[in-house]
Amino acid sequence: MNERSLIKMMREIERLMMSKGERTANGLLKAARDLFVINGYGAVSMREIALKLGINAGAIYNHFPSKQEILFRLLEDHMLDLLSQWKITVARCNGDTDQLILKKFVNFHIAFHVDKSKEVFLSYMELRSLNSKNFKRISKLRYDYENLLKNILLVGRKNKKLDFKDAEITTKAILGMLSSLSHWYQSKGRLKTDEIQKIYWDLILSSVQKDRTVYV
Amino acid sequence: MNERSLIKMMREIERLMMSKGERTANGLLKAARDLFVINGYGAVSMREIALKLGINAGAIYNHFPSKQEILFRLLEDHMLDLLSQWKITVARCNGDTDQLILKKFVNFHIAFHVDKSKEVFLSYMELRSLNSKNFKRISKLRYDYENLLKNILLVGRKNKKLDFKDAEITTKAILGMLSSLSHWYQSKGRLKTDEIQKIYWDLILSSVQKDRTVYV
Amino acid sequence: MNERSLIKMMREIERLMMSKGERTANGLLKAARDLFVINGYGAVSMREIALKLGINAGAIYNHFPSKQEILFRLLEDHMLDLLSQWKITVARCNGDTDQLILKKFVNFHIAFHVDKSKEVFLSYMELRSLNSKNFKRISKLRYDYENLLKNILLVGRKNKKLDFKDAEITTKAILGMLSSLSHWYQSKGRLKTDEIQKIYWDLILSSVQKDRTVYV
Amino acid sequence: MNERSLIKMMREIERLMMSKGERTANGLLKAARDLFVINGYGAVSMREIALKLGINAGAIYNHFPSKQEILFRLLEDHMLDLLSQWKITVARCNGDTDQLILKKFVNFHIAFHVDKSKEVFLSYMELRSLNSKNFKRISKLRYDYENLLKNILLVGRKNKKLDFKDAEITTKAILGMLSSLSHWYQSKGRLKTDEIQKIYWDLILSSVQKDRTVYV
DNA sequence: AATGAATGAGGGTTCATTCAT
DNA sequence: TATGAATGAACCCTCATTCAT
Repeated sequence: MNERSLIKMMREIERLMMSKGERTANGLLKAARDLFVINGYGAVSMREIALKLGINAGAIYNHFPSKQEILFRLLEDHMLDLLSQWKITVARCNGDTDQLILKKFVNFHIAFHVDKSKEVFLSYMELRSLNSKNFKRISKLRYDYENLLKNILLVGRKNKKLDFKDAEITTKAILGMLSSLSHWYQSKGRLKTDEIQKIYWDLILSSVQKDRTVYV
Repeated sequence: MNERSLIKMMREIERLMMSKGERTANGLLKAARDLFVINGYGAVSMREIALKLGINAGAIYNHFPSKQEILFRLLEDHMLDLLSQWKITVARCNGDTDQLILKKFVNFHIAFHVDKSKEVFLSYMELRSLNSKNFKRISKLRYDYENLLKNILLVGRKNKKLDFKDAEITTKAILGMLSSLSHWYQSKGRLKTDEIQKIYWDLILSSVQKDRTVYV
Repeated sequence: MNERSLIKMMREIERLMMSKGERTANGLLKAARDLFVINGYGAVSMREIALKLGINAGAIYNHFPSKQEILFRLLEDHMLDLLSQWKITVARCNGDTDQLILKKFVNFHIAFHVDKSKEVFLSYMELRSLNSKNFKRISKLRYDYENLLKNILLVGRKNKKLDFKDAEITTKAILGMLSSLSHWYQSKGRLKTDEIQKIYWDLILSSVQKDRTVYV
Repeated sequence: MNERSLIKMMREIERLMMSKGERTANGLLKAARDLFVINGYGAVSMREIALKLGINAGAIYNHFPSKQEILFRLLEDHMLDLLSQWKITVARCNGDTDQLILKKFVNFHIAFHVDKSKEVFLSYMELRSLNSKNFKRISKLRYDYENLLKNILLVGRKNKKLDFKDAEITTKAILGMLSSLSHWYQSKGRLKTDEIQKIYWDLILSSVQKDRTVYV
């Protein structure tokens, strides 16, 4: 039995261990996520979300206090997941070179974006739909994540392993490049995750490698 | 008198020569654009758009048949503008090297995205809000634009001036990187357009230059 | 040259003698009549009426003070026409028997309803759309017309030429029967006017003839 | 206790046995019917209908998907009621003479029109307000009803009990005469139902009786 | 935990009418 | 006399949310 099917089985076990209420709440989050991705937060009604679970719109309010809260939960869960997964990954990087850490970040980011492409897409598209309090909380998490990459770049430059002009913009450029994945990635597409990872890694390392020719 | 203020003055003259109706229609497009950028198409009401011009919501329908049409006009005008401006730019590239053409494309793209950052942002965020017929029409134009870059890359590789693994993904990666600009660019920001252009050009050329070290 | 084409020519001459304004007003009445018949007063907009003449909705107000007034004019013109035409017809009835006068009324009514089926239809369907003042004025005219038939019946009964139970209801029944014509009559239909007249006359006289068998 | 008050009581019991939703839906149909009769479908707003029940306009949509559907339901219910009631009546006509069947039809029609004068009125006036699909469905039912009378007449003529010139027009004439009732009938009026029935029966039989004098 | 009915606000859109040109 | 733009009210309908059951 491979790792993937092991994960699937564990998820199924988790699901079965949930109470009915938890199962509904979970189903609602997934239904909302899928509908928000397709039609956008504003264009999805509570009725539609409820319909996907075969329940009444009013019943949603037994699980979530508002539509806004559903969106917030989706985005927050996603960001917390992203950050904690990276934390686990980076914990195994002891002794790695700066370049290797960057490579691991790129691979991690791509793998995560491929796996959670819906959540990532939502994270980009529906920030605007958050009310200002929720917007700030999510923005903080996104900022934290952006800083992870920026620090990797800065440390690499300090150690003379990487080279680039502007940390701020380079960070944003790399993240922009990586994240655009979620706009076109389809699981049935031409390329497998590891192929995509190789292509991106080549592009990225080439552009921030120490001792590369610098162009003006 | 410099070029910039000349352009401004010409625009003002154009505006004054417009009929009342044209002025209103133009103002509505701008008001809608600004509101759509801030709150999203779905969250903006015709009443709000009208209010910005100090007119009644019903009066909008003297100029546009529907809200959807306003969005479509904004996106179509933008894409047509983008494509025709590049056509003008490329017409002056006779005899340029492949590398120089790529550089000009990067600079053009950035300059345009900086100048029209609102329209660009809309183009990314509100594609989903188009009905299917309009979606297809805009998608076609976006595809045309994407192909411009892909062809530059392909020609460069054929002439052994550029090198990269996958034309499709490299195109998307570069456009993703460049276009993420519209998510954070602010005209009052730290960096001027030409500085941004230099940073991006360095990153991009490094990553597709012939004879660079290729990383695995 | 027959009578029909003579009438047509006279109408054309009248039309040509009208001023531009009169011609527009006339065209508006006809356009409104046709649209009201098809879609109903409430479902027809001033824009649609204007469009039929190729003019702007606002221009209608140079000719009529309101949409309501257009409807009123249509109904009033029709009723006045109906009453005055009957006056002309009856003037030629000097010395006719009671039965012959009734026959002439039936024939007149059918001929008129066939000729002006649109106006008749409007008269039935759009009474409700009149405001109360106009409603009263038209109702008065309709009442006058109804009384014409009632008096014919009453005189016929008094002279022992006709027989029926209840003048009120018989009048309404005969008019109801005759007027239902406007719901199904089509000028291209199976039967010519004189055939329809014969059928109705047979039905009607049979039902009010003196010395017929009376049924219980 | 007479039959009438027994029927009333049964209706009240039925009403009380309905769920809240059924009661509201029923009330809405009645409110809509009354308002449509007075002001016409186009001139009645959902708010007005809701107001009659003391509920909010939006709540109507818990019971009917659209205003059009309310109208359709009213007209369809009426026609189905009419047809099924006649089916019940005709089932008891075994062995009746052709003349008696005609008489029963006339009496049935009048009784029904007197009892359901509002629905009948709507049926005449608001056919136009149906969309084309619904129009066709109701027209079919009206056609079926018209054919009931036509067949009675045709059978009567074949059996040499009745005589008339044209089945089509005679049918329409009789129905037109009978149905015009709904335009003037008021339950508080001068005449009782059975008196009206007698008057009409006399008129109608006189006009289609075999061996009557036929007039030209 | 879920239903069905209701609320109240707001949505896009239409329309009769007005008025400056 | 006609236009084009604007008004203000209303319309049908949808929606997030509430609440009795």
